[in-house]
Amino acid sequence: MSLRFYDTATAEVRKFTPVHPGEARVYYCGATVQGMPHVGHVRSAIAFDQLTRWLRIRGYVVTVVRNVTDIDDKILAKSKASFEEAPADPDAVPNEEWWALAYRYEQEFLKAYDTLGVQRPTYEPRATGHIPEMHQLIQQLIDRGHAYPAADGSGDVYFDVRSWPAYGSLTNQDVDDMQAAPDVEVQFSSRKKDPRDFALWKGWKEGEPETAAWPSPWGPGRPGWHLECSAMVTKYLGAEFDIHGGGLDLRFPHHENEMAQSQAAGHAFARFWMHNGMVTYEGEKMSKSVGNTISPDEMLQLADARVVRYYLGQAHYRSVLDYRPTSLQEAAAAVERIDGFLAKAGTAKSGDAGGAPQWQDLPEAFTEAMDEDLNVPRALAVLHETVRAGNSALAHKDDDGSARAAAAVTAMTAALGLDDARSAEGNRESPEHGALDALIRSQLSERASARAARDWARADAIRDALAGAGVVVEDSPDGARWSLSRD
RNA sequence: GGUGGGGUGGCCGAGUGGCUAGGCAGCGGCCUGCAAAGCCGUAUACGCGGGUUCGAAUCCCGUCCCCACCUCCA
Repeated sequence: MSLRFYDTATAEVRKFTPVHPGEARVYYCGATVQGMPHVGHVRSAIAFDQLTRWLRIRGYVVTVVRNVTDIDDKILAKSKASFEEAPADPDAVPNEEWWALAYRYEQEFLKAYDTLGVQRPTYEPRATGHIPEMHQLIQQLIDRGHAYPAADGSGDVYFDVRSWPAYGSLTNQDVDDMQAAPDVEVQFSSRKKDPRDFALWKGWKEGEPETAAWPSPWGPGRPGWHLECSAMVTKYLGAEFDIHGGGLDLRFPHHENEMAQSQAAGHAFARFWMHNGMVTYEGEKMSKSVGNTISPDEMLQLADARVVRYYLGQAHYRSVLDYRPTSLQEAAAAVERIDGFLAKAGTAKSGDAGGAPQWQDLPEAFTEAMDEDLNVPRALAVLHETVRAGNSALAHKDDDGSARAAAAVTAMTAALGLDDARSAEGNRESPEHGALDALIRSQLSERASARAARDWARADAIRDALAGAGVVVEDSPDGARWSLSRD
């Protein structure tokens, strides 16, 4: 009856024991806001949303922190380009300051997260708001002999990889076996003691905006990547906390460096490292450089938010999730099966589905699956089996059985966060929906009369006309029901 | 070269020694005026070659292939 999670650092599934009994403190990497969100960002957020929801359901008081990295090379480069060239990037805004660009994309990320039902973190700190905390951390590292200002007067400060024997332990790598990027080696040979040393602080360089430089004991400059996360984790969650998450591609160098600099500064840091798998497109990793991306917006044009959430959250979080053009259709069929049952159960005589989810209604098998490193696929199997049992109960007029199943299904969909992913158009309270419902009902009423008169030709003509408009009609003993077809 | 994860039926995707998830698509039946939805039943499977075992998708050895990371990346 305890939670077990896979820990990247030890490469095993372990019992989860929080630092503070009854609490769970989770940090997961959000975005560097330098462009529009893509599916991978959203998958990661959904995976950690499933985690935090499950921790809460299991009784933990959860504090979640997700960072916004709003200063980095790409942000500056894109902003600079917006002043110089005709916009190559379709999302580009002309003459946009780096901070405006970062903020604009930050809002895009929030929109995508909200639409797909990702709960807002407890705190969502920005890197630029934590410069003093970062300075303090750098100073600690220098004092302890694990960091040094560059010898060439560039104003850079580097972490000294060779001074920290544990460097590489997160990803089980030996510094000497690592393949150093040749260009990096050449470019920094005069500044770095070792090509693996990474920047904690980047001194201001000619041509960079002055708004992107902060005063520091080592000269004006800006933070290096990795440092913001270490500083913010400690500030919001403490020197030792429970879970640190992010995409698998962040293991190295980002998380390795983050762990090294935090532990070298004397912090115990994360007890568990959890990494979600990549999203691929027909077998290849999605990335902007390859151009095989599909954005959350594009997915949301193809399917309802609930369907997109189901799709992105259906595989085990550590698995690769392969996107294919038919993927969303399959997810839609599965979601409709679930929703179809809930709709029917809601009309059953003693059915009281639709109320607030009650966690005690979660089937034991579902709980067991989720407890074991969030085995969502197994949990979904329980969900679908419950739907089948519920449909069966409906068919046999077993109102208690169908109500029980409906309560369980409601609890499970809520636990997985599906219920918070609702697009605005799908809102049943909307005036448009009301108008449509009234119109269709009048058609269905005519069809009912025709059927009562055994005028099948007329009844079918009405049904065909509705189908032509994208409305699916289903007959039942209690009358006809309608829904919009998914295509 | 180093590190890690994989190869499961038409597709997606669980499963780590026997009881052979689940979804989608297919086939047969029930229900229906006909449908739709639903229910019942059903075929197709564990990359390849050895081995251990009464028994292996699951363990061991070998082998082939794929992916990710080692450079910015969820």
